[in-house]
Amino acid sequence: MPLDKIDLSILREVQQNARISMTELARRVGLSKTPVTQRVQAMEKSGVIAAYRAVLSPRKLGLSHVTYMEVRLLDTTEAALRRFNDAVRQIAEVEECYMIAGNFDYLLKVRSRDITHFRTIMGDQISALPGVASTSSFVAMEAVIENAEIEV
Amino acid sequence: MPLDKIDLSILREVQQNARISMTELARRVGLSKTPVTQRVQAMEKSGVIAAYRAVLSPRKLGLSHVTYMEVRLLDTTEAALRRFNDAVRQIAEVEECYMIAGNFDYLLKVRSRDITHFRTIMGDQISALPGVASTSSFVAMEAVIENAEIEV
DNA sequence: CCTGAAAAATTATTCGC
DNA sequence: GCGAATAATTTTTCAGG
Repeated sequence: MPLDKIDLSILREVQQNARISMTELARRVGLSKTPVTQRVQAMEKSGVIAAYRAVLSPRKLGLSHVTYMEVRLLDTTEAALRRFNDAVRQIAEVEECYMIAGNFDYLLKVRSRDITHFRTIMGDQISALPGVASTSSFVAMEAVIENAEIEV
Repeated sequence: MPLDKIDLSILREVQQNARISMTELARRVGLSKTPVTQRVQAMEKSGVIAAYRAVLSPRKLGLSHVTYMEVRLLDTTEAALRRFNDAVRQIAEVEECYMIAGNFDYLLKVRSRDITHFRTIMGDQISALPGVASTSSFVAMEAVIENAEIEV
């Protein structure tokens, strides 16, 4: 079940507006409602469309402070990695976390109200993660691109 | 117009499901439809709710390769920064971009099909950005947390 | 500022082609 | 995949507390 041009066109539309009606979506992609509804349902079922979400404004919520953290672990055995992964997923302020090939082990994106708040998160939560050897923090001064759509 | 507990509750619901009806949303937050609809509209207007988006699965789309890039500029005059910002926003594969305080100037998150594809993006697009002095790349081996909701 | 119900509009579904 | 008819929901409106 490869995606054709119309599927990609549907994905672009729902990425821009998740609340679009099937009627309007059909009009935009140039097909009638029946097949468009079927295509959307198929992509929901297959998981290509993972969710529909409201995107909130960090700035309006007073959560515009972003810090990236490099986190190195004491050891990188499978068990240690799994323990860290499970624990970091519990921290609400960690917006993204990737295991990195190279000098450090993990890269975390932390969202906070301000740098004082970040300090608390770092001290109370990140440093308390299992197996952390050391961390380095990089403060963002400006969000140039925040959460772009996936290009399909 | 500060947000009260019910507003935050609404935000949590719509972050989880953007396609929820006002009827169902009202039931969940324990209020009738009228005020819930008004609150949602107010938060859309004020920009707290910035958009409604379908979240696609990078893996299902064959776009699971993530690379972080540190980019240093030749000079950091206001004009140079603005030129870089404007140009980087044109690159579809750059999912996030923050200006960083510290050793390097920018941190970019680049999404690609695979490392070969990344190499093309780096060579053709990132290196061609105005004023780039040097770059360092960090390949993600595993996505531990990808696009978490904002905690409200 | 909220409730609840009636009315109006829109949307999704079904089905023959 | 189309298009019309049907059925179901949803949004809107409004009187009242």
